[in-house]
Amino acid sequence: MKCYLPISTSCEHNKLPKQDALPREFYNRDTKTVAKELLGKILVHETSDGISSGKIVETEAYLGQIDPACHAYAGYTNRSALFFGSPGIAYVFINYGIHYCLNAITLPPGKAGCVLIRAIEPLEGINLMFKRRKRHEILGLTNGPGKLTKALDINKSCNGYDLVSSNLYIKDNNEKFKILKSKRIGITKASNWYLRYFIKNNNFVSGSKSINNESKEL
DNA sequence: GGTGGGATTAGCT
DNA sequence: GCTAATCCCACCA
Repeated sequence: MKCYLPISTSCEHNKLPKQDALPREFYNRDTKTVAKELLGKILVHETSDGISSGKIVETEAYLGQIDPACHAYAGYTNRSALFFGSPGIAYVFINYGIHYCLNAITLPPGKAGCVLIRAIEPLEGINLMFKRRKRHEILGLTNGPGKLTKALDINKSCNGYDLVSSNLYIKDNNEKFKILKSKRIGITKASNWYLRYFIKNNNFVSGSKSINNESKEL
């Protein structure tokens, strides 16, 4: 199997698949499809402190080289290298110097795309999350990209992790719900594209005050 | 080799 | 509603 990843993370994806983790084929599809289908799935991080997890309730699609807001827009750079590697890899970047954002790489090697996980609903390890976030209210604990990474202890060292075979993974969860879409949040480029997806009437979606007004049914 | 700014958040007023 | 916190990349010289 050809290895498309940088040396530091190379062949991470050749490990045995994690039990319950969504298969690599799940991510090897159109970015918008993956963004929609990640809703309702369970994001899990197993650390030495214990397991913490949550249901994904909000995502955004970033469409690679055709998307001015995507970090791979300019093509292949050190930063964007992961985008051009295997699907199912975690892309973690630091934002505003303070917050980490977690993305899942989509599309086959050579094609760039990713899905930003913007919010989860806490499930397992809630006390761990309280400790990491230094907060003790479940509402507001994980309803934003920087909040959920802190709650699950996802940081720069997780960049390049394989969501199929590492301790950071996403598993299936059969559940029915309605999906809404809206413009993406907080970006200045291509800000009017409807690439944000979230579960209707879920309390753990971010920015629920003003943004849901502009949302549309799928 | 320097620098402008960003896929955010919490804690103010 | 406003703003500070604070890192690292991409871009320009």
